[in-house]
Amino acid sequence: MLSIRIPKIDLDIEKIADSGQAFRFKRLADGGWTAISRDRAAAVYQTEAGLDIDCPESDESFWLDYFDADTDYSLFRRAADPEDGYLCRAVEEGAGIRILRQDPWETLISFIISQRKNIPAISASIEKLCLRFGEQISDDLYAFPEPSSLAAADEESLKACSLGYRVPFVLKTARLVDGGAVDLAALKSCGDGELLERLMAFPGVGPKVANCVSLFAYHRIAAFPIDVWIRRVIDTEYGGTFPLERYEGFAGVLQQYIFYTARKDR
DNA sequence: GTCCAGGGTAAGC
DNA sequence: GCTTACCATGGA
Repeated sequence: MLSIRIPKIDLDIEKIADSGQAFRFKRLADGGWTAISRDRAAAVYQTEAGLDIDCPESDESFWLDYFDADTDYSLFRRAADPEDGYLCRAVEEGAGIRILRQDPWETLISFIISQRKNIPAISASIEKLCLRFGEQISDDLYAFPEPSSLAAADEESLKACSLGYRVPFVLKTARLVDGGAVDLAALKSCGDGELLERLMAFPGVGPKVANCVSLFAYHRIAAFPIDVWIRRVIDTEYGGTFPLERYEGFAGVLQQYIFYTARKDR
């Protein structure tokens, strides 16, 4: 295990771990975090100098990409309309949140599971799924299940992971991916609109989940997922419509700051 | 016990 | 095209 460092940038690992875009960050007893993405794991430490990542040498570039280390997020925050008090507060309180570049398969299944669940329940459900269907990657860590593993699962075992009525959604989606009917990696070449359409062709994927997968796995930062929290803010703070046109091309980043602030205010 | 959660689907207009 | 009942489960 080597250690790499992302120099001091706009990155707050605690906020990211609780930001609702990834569900497998775990606190370590020594104050650090375990970051897991599909079958990779790293120990991550926030320090004065930046973010230290302990991982195999062969994974270094993977984690730099995962944390979107090359993007300057202060540019997004500075774009907030100075006369928009709520947004200015959101970008300030949410500073340190970044849009991770996550694995499409893991993100797709995770957000199918996410519907009508709160974040702790999503994490708990995904952990059960990994424990039961994922490869063991260390003493106490399990990989996210591969498509073949979930495609071969029986409904009772999936139900035991607290998936509820989402069991057929997960099973059918796994079989579409495992069978090769949809190539998630190939969707990277799609435009934003076509990507949304292709994602919504999966059972259990509607506009909200498709936007989350676009934003968090395909890094389409123009995607603007509207869940109950964002809906509430738009209704109470913006009279029903958010000024998307003012933030053309990156509104999804601001959405994530708003989401963080809305939940914090609860 | 009640309300809520990073919603989607299918039936009915 | 647009509304609406219904979906299973656990957290607060």
